[in-house]
Amino acid sequence: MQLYNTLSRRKETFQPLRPGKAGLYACGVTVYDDCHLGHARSSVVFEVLVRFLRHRGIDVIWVRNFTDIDDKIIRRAQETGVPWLEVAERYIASFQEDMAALGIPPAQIEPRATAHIPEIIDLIRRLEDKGFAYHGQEDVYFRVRRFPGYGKLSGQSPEDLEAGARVEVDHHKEDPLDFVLWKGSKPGEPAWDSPWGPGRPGWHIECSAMSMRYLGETLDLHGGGQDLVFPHHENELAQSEAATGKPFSRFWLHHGLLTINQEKMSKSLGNFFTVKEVLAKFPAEVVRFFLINVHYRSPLDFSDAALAEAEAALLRLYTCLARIEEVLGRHPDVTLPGEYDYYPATLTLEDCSRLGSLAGRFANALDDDLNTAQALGYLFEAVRLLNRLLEEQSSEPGYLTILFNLHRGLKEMGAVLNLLQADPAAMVQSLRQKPQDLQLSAAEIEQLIAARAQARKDKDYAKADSIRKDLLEKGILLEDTPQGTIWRVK
RNA sequence: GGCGGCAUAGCCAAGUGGUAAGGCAACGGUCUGCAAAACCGUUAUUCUCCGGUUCGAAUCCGGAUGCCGCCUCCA
Repeated sequence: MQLYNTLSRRKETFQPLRPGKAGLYACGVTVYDDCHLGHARSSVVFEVLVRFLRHRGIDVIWVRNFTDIDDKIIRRAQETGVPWLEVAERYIASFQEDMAALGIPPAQIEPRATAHIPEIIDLIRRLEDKGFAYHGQEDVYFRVRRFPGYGKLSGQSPEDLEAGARVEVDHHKEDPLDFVLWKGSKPGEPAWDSPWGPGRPGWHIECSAMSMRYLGETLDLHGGGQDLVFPHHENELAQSEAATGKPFSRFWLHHGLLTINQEKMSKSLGNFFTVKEVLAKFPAEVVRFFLINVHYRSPLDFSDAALAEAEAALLRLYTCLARIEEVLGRHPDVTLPGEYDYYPATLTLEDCSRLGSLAGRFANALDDDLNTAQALGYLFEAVRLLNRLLEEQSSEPGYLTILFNLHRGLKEMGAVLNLLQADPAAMVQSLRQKPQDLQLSAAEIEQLIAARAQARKDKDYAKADSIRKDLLEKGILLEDTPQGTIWRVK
């Protein structure tokens, strides 16, 4: 598999350090508030990566941390009068709820910074022993200029950074670029004992300590949003390699940010939608589809219109699956899959070969730097051909076997993306009917449909059409099918 | 000011040297009592602009313009 490595600025072939086993450390959230859709993008991207690596036979350990102590949590605690630990607990629970609602399974290990204070202290000590850390007035700092590779991840040299002149002013630092490893506590702040007095870990050190604790001193994969490249990951890299003398992570993966009106979605800009807000309007699977319908390194612009488009696209996939299941359900007597010959009249030889190579091309797309957009494109191509095949309406065992196999194939490919696993008929129904948007109850609609059916039976098409028109004005579209009239929200 | 990224049809979007995937939307046809769904067809001779390399470039190089991210907490 090829993955774009931020460190080398190009795609590289990914091979785990230990054959068949890989570790991924993905930076998680600081738990001081509900997470927004940008955080969801991050988790979905790494979830899909993990699923695909496993699909490729690699046993992945996925670690995603919680930053459960930092200035924002303390501020939140002070503002609300809630103890900081309770703030952290509350938003860890909220994050886990959101992930579950999105259908994202938990990472194998979800470590919390405050549960790893001894590891953090130990790491800072190692840095101190090697001369990379020094104790200022209250805080312990990392001596940036002592680490020769500083800037190699973000492509900045210490000189460039200093010229930026936005580095924080702190007279206890030897150098403005130095960053905090251990932050001495002020009275009333949460604190842990350390060789440098009571305090708390700096932001970057927890990730170094926890990733090495669970995945070893050299990680296979380390990831996060593009906004973490500098300073967070640059600093993690520096302090980790300074301590161990070994490469910290072989691959650095950074996904694009979620935007609104082309601007980054963020707490500080106030232009965010929480996962809970979005899930109140759109089904989880629609949100997932939306998030992986673009390449993970591209920016992704959020809007209701874009979500609605994703919904329509997902409906197309499920409609096809539902049609196949409907056909197969009518032939329970046929043994499937079987060895039968069938030559589709509606497909060319090239179409058939495209369907035959579908799974391979799908995997190739994901092999190429996790190109989910292309992989989904192949699924839609298959749907187009399948829809054509469905027009044949044959009952021959060979025909049914082809449908059966492609149906199974779509489900299997969907599973890699964590899509298409719901019952298609039910999903089609629920995607079409959005009860929250309705002006009428389902029972009222059914009543009108019955009245229209009677009118149609009586050949009173004027009345039938007027019922349908009235419903359409209320946003309800009727469809007459062989199984009766169904409705959906337009 | 420094570092990095992006610019493909009405909209979203894949595509890193061989002549433009896919989705949404729209329009025409098949089907239908009429519709819808589904299918078929149409919608970029062209990939922001200007140069260059090449037999050949959306794809490589140089320049311009525009937008975004990072340089401060941030997925």
